[in-house]
Amino acid sequence: MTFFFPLSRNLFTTQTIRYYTSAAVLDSPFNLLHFLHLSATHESLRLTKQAHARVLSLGLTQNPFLASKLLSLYAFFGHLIESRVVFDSVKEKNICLWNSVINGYLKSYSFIEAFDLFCKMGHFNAKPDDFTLATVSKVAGEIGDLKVGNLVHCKSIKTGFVLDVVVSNSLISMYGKCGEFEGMKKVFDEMFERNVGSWNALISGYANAGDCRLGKDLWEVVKNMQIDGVKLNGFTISSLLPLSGNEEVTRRCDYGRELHCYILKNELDSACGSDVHLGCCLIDMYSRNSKVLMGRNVFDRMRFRNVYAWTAMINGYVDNGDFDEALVLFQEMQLRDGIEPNKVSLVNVLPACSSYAGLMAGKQIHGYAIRKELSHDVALCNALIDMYSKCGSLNCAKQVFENGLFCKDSISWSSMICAYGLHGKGEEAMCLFDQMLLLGVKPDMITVVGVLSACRRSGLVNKGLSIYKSITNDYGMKPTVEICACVVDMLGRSGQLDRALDFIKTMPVEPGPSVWGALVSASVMHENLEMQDLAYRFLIQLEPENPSNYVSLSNLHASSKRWNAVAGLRKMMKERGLRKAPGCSWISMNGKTHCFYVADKAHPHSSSIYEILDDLIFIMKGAGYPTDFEELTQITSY
DNA sequence: ATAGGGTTAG
Repeated sequence: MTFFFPLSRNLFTTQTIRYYTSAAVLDSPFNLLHFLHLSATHESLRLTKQAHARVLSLGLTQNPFLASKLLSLYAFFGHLIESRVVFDSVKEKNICLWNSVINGYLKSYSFIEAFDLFCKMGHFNAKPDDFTLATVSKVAGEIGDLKVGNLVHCKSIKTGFVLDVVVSNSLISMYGKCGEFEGMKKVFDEMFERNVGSWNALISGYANAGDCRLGKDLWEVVKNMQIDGVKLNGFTISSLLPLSGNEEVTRRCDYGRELHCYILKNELDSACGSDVHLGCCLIDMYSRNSKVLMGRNVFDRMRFRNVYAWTAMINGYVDNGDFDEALVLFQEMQLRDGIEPNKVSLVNVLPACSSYAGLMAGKQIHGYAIRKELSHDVALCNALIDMYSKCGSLNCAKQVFENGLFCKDSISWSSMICAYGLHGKGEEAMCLFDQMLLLGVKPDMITVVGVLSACRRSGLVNKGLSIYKSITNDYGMKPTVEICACVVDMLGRSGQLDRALDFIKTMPVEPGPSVWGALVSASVMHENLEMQDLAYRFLIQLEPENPSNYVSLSNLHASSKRWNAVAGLRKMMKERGLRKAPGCSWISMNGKTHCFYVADKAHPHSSSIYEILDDLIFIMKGAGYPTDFEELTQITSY
């Protein structure tokens, strides 16, 4: 059995701490401040607390320099209460102190508290300055509240701080995050003086919009930036890298590699602090473009890897189906670098349990999440529901869904509905869907696909069709190709092939491969040769590059012994240079996963496995089961 | 003398 959570190592030895405590002479405010600086560079809460104790015992609580550094540090460690206590205990609060405490809340994602304090400044006769406005503008962007954003903008104009480059940059970013692109452009255009950050804020605004129309503006901006003589830096590139793979916006096939070259040529990867982040973006870009090995290359060359970098790499492997390597890295992250996974790491690695490592690994991750008090996170709970249902434990999935420790979103409902569907419990899935609607949770496309799949698996054709009608009529949703494929599958499986074909002809979206594929499987199931041929013709027309279509069709011909047709298809595949990646099966035993391909003799116990297989076939034949093993062998070992 | 801000993530 593999353990994914080794004991954590304490990277801070007692000697180091003793060194720092003895090296600093902690009797003057200046030395204490220096000591706090050391606590910050070593990210040590313990040293921070020692400094705090010293501040208290020397009666230096009213020193504004010490107080602001102390409260910032507490906020950095997530100790917001201590941070607030330090702030509250200072009687004469200067503007730096206000800015530090508001920024502390911002960095700890406590946006409402941050804004609340900003609003209270007036009662204390404190006037916001450029630092305050830049910070609160970011707060508005983070919560995506345009009203708050406009308020900060007005205040900046009134006080004249809008002339400060950083304040304006922050406003640009805020408008971008609120989706108010006109406002964003206006702030930028009206700027009196701009720096690279101004351009970056504008570019990231357009880049994150995910809107092709704005994508055009984006390239204009990048061009104008260069005309203006401002060089692209690490921030710029990391905004542009996530667009690689989006053909609509980039219109270039090797766009991601171009940006990678730019990084190397301009040595942006060695610029202090930005190399980790750029590395993450590169890994992500390569994984998204199915070049996970290129991503690994970047990962291996990074001089410093944080939890983001490890998680990006793990996610790359999971997305590309290499679950084994993902799990190896998940362990190495902890063993080699002593880095603890956070909730995103766990969410990303859970699909590897569903598909590869199995229930026990998934349970370990669940246990770890509970110990680290991460099990209230909705994304993690959703991933757990999904994992448990795919690992065969509907009960555990139900327990996570029903325990009420997290705030359910539409994904939680969808995951549980899908779980019931996967386990053949159509009635329960329908029931949950109704409950969701009653509670006013808005279903999305995924929910509908989930409930329709559940219906088709359980043969609830009429109920499925009525749901289909109600989502279009009552909820005004435009059905997606996937939803239509579900309907085709539902009708097809129940034997209503002609009705399925009629549906395809009248459905509101262009039928894609999934739709014809559903009709193919249904017509195979019901042995309707005419329909099979028809559906396959559309499928191959839509996906001439997908080898699976040819192989399936050829297998179909083989099953009815039409060998000429088989040979013709195989020839066509060869001419088009298509090869199908072989499928495989695997089984986990005693924590080790064994993988098998067709006619695979690579396993060390191969001969005894085949012996048992032969015995089983013999027994099956004896028991009168119909067997076409000869034919199967003929097809698969082709 | 010493403190506080913006543009980037999985």
